[in-house]
Amino acid sequence: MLTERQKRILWAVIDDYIVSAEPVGSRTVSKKEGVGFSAATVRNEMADLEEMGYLEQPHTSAGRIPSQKGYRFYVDHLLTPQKWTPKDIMAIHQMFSQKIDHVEQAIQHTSNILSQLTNYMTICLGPRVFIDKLKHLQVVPLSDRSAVSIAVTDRGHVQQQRITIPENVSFSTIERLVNLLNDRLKGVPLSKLKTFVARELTSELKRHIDHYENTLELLDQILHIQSEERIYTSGTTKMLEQPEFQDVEKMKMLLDFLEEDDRIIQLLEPSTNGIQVRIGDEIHIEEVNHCSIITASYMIDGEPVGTIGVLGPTRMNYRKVISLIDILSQIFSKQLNSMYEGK
Amino acid sequence: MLTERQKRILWAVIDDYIVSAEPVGSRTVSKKEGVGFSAATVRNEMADLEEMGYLEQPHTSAGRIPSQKGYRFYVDHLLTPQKWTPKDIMAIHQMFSQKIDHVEQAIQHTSNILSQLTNYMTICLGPRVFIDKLKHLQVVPLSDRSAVSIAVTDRGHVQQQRITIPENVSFSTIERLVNLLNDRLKGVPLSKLKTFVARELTSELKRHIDHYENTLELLDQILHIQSEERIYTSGTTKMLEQPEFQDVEKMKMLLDFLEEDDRIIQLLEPSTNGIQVRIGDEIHIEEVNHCSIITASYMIDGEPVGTIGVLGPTRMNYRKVISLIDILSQIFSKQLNSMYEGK
DNA sequence: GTTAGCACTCACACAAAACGAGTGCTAAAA
DNA sequence: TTTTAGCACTCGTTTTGTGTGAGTGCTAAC
Repeated sequence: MLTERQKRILWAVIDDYIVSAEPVGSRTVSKKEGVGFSAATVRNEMADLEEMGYLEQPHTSAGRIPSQKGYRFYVDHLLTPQKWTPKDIMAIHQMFSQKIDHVEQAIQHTSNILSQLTNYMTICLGPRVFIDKLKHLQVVPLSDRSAVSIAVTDRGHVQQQRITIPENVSFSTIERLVNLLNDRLKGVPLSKLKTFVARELTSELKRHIDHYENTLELLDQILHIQSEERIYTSGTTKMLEQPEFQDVEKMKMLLDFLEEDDRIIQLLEPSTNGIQVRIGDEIHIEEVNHCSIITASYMIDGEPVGTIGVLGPTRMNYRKVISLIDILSQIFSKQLNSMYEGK
Repeated sequence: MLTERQKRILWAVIDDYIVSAEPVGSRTVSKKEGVGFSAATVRNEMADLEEMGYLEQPHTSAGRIPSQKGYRFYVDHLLTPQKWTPKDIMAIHQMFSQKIDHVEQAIQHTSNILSQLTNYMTICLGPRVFIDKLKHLQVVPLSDRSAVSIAVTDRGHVQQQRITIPENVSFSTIERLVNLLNDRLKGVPLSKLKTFVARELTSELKRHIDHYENTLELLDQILHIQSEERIYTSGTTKMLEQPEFQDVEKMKMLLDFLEEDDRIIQLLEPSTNGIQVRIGDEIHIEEVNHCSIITASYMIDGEPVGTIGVLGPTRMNYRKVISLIDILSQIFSKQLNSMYEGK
């Protein structure tokens, strides 16, 4: 366990390193507010902290920088929540006052604000449509053989796909099929449509639809709804302002990673309820080894449906980002709920 | 006018600089295939070419690099079209064989292929939905006061927006309104919906809809369809591989620019029919002053509806890119048309 | 236990020197 | 008259050497 003095010194090192990005020496620490010991004492303690793995030394004659373990301890035990004045809160709310009539717009806008306020890059995940429930199904024919199938959910999301009509299926059959589906599938979550039909509706469909076997392929197409979670990013270039990304190689790695949508989803998905802080290795993705990511879920009807996250160097301003992401995710949730107003 | 020898030397300089990115000296040129003159002769000619503005010299004791004027002359007069073997063509077609059932997917896929083959960044503009004609209109109520309005076009694009229902408008009125609109607006281009209604339908609507004035706001919302041209990019990191973007400042500028969607649209929009090559300043956008962009339109029913483009340093391989973008835009157009098969 | 003092380490900044690719000019060769 | 070989010169780049200073660990005194 760390002594009170060690904690204070660790705190001082991190607090300084976060803004300077330079190894912190004993003299600097000793002069810091809240540290009343001489440089020599600090040196001794820092040597101990290094031995315990909380600090690192780039080379013998340099100051110390926090290790990943150091950051973790800092976040878990040394962080005091950021205090906001009512004026700050007002200012933030002000930024959300813009009129918005698209959910997509709202997410992008929130992402922009977050990136602007933190000066780090933000990545957001659009709402999971798959847990929404079916409200309305429609097939619009375009030609003899092609049509568009549209599914509207209870939260107003619209999922569409282009389908081809099997040769021996008539328009009237399609209409009857869609009507039946609309009647029976209302309220079923998109994710369960297929299994629901297979389990509960097969016999009924067989009874009501002529040549049921011919429509099977069509049915499959109609119910084949992709999840398609959209990714929203902001402030990619903020990364380039960080000294740790002056190296072109590192930046390339990061950008390459950011082009792979599925891996970004993987990065943001695991976010449980509340705010999550993952530091360096803890992210388990090599490309962002030297980054930290702070994520929060946003809610609709009290249910987490999407994620907003801030990506920055491990040397990021945890205090500021954590409190900002907390406030913003709440404001955004409220905004969303008012858009969905009682379904 | 340039002599034959000068042309050959200019060609040699550019041809070399395109791969080396280093100033080209007289000795290098003289040893090049197709150039039979001594280094001294080449030196004299290069001095002339510089005076005429086709070449530049970074500093006295360095070789020459092409100027923008030089590139322009190269593209306009010295470029021989790339010859593809049937095998190459086959290989390219092979890349398109993947099954695709979303237009968006198809564009992204084409963009990826283009970026992969050229090793430059690609930017594509999704199809302009605004010229599509209305096929079907639908309003799905979500709650007492909110609904989703959906417009399906003849090419199968689905545009949606969330709308709020004015207090004194009933569901049945909405239904009647939508039915009427569906009946009268079929075949009208999205871009002209509003003016068409204002001009041709006002009196009829007044006649058929009770409390017509109350529905005005609703009508406006239903017909308020955003154009929303989507942008697809690939291989942003290919830029980082170019020596001219090793400078972090330059890369930051470019990335900042790429986050501004409207400016990208402006960058790609003007593409007239056929292939367009814009070099450096000719783009008229400061952030891409040191880049060239090659664009082509893709077609649906013989009508240009979107753009695919390659962005690279001015020192890009024009020959390769021009011919690739030519082939790919054609293949992609065909693929799209088969997806839209006869509407 | 804490602190002042001191010798030692090592990255970094800077200047001087060596290098070399490429030029322009001149004079000889074709 | 045109082309080419030769040569002195230029100037950015690389290499080498040296000084500087921030920071350390250790020791001895407080």
